[in-house]
Amino acid sequence: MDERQQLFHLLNVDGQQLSEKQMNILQAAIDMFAEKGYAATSTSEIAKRAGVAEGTIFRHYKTKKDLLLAIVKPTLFQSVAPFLAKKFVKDVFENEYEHYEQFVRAVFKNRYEFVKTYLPAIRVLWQEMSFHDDIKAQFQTIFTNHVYEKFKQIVEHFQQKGELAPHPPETVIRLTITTIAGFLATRFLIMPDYPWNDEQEMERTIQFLMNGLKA
Amino acid sequence: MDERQQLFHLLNVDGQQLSEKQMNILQAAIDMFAEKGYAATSTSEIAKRAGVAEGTIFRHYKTKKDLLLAIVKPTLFQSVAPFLAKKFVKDVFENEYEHYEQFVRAVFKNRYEFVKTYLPAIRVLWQEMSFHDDIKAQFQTIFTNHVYEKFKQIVEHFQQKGELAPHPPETVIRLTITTIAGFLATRFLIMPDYPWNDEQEMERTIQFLMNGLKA
DNA sequence: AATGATAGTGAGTACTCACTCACTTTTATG
DNA sequence: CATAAAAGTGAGTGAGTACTCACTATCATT
Repeated sequence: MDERQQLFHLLNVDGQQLSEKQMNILQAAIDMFAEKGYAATSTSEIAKRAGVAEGTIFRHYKTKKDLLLAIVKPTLFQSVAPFLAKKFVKDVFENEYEHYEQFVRAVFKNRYEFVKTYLPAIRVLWQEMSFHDDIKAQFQTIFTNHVYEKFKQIVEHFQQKGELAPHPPETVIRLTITTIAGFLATRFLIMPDYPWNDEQEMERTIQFLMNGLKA
Repeated sequence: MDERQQLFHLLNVDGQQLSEKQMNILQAAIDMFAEKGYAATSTSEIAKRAGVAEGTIFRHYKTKKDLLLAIVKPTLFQSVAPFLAKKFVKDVFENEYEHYEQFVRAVFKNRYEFVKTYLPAIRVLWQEMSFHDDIKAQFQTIFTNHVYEKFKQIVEHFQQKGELAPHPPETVIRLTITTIAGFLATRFLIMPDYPWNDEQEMERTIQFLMNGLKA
């Protein structure tokens, strides 16, 4: 699966085929939104970079905002994808992961690959979320209804097994997420040019997290 | 010191007096940049909100970007202010802080108050840093020359005392900063409406951090 | 009261913006 | 091959955009 197909895979949630030019538009829009921001990028620039006429953009997307949402919505869902799987909690309870550490390792590795693969689209999502209340609201909904609910069950499960400190689950969740997200943000957004040894640094991060959370 | 005076204090690094209208302009610009972003905010809107003519803005700031920098630059310096103080490291070495935990507590509390007080300006700094390479470069310079250098000495000091795990100092620094920043970002940017018990949550965060980092 | 400097004004300017529409080209289907 | 639907085009449009400039108001100093 080449890069183009991956992009296709990320954005094409409802299964429709995208034409070559449509993919050019999306690719150009993602790259330019990520670089300069949505508001500072004009539709004429996107058209030029994509090698299409400006009108072609508006044939597929009613407004510029529509184009943004076509990028941001699928990325939003994919960014919490593991937690959207039906059998996700069940896997944990049925000893797919015997310890919280194994669970964290699986999530960490999985999200590392995701960020690495789709960085520009994730940049756009993250940056524009602050400015668009509708996107922010959708994120909040998905998080509380899917991620938080399932994460809480998992944390309580391992707390009952005596693996985790008796903090409120939301605190354990917050510390887990910010530790992982903190690494990914530093690694890919803040200091992408630093000579990282990813495996080593992720290992240290997990040790830190497990030490910090243990009962 | 009322809110207006604090703003003045934050922005007016070089000691010049600002007129009433100048402060209105800065206040309006900070609020609107924080809400809608720099690129999506027009100078005419800022003028309207500040209650001045549009020309007045350009009397004081040559360009719109100049206005942004007048907000962002002082905020950037203030955001790492503790590390800019000359005697900062000396204080640590002369047992002002006997343990790393005391040092972390002091920084944490200090930066918590800073973020709480100047949240809108910090939003602007954080959001626009991604889009403006000059701002990003200035941040990198300050960080590597001042924050990182001093932080490293402090970490090595406490590692020699056997308080901290023998990770590379940059790893300890990263984990410390992302843990603190992770709390502040969650508290003030991502979930500002959640019913936080700040003292308790900061206490848990520090316990987590110290547990995670101890030798 | 007179002077010069600084602060403030708002209509005007050249230009860019998102978006439209009448038209042409490509593609799918019998 | 014929036909219609879908995709693609690019000049055109009106509503802004950042910024200018000739002018007025305010203020400190003599």
